[in-house]
Amino acid sequence: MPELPEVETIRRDLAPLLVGRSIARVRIHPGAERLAVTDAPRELERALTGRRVDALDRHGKYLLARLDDGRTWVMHLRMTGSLVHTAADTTAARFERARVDLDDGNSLRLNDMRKFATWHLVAEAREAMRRTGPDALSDEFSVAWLRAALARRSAPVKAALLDQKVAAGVGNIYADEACWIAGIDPRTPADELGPRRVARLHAAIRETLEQSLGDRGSSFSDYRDGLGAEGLHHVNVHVFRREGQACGRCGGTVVKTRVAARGTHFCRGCQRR
DNA sequence: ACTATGCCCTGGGTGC
DNA sequence: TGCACCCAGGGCATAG
Repeated sequence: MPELPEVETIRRDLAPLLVGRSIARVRIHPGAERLAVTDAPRELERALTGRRVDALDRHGKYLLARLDDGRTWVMHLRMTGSLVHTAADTTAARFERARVDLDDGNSLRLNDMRKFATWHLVAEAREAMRRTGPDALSDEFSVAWLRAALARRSAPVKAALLDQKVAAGVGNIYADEACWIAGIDPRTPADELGPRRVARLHAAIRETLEQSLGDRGSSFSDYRDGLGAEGLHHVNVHVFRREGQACGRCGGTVVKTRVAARGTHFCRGCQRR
């Protein structure tokens, strides 16, 4: 599942290949109509055709392509989406849902087994991000911000971390990893964490995201970078999908439970309430 | 404003 | 081998 490090890796891969290029043709394939969440698929295809990409940005898990008509093409890969740059004559992958042919003989393929990915156009990127808080790697995501956000929640701290209003870009993998690094039981009510533990959690969020970014993301299942390659970070995680294995810090057992209706992994030995 | 639940979607895994 | 289930979960809508 592409979270912040994965989406940022894709952005860095694709930016030099997309910026300055114009879109020659767009095809949303039959059966994938729900990719276009606001406009009808044919309208979105038409609106993108002929546009030049002026910049490729990211906020949380959203990719934001700034177009030469001033609008922003907002893309979210959700669970199983990937966005891969290939030659135009490359055979479609099994789960290709859409393709964008560029003016240089290359194309961008959206592969998405489960069809949760979304594309839409907005006049202002800000309007599409209004339900989303500060990006977890930005300066706006400060210790003070996190402390204030957690202080008004009684839900488990993991549920708070998954809320994109709190920390945009953090998903299930890095929420578990951040709790482990900080030594916090993910089930702990958010408002019970003291200032020192919140500060540790904030540092842990930054640490796990940056480590994964350095490894070009985690490929537990479908994630691929902008060129179709897997990330490397899934072999370096501490708890995510390591249930039954020994904790690398205390030797305790990593267990799996459910928190906020999500599979949640933590060490029974060294993560405290 | 927060919290909990169901929905979307489909391949892969499990149990019989 | 076949087949019916169950699971994975990001973001949104909805109800409380």
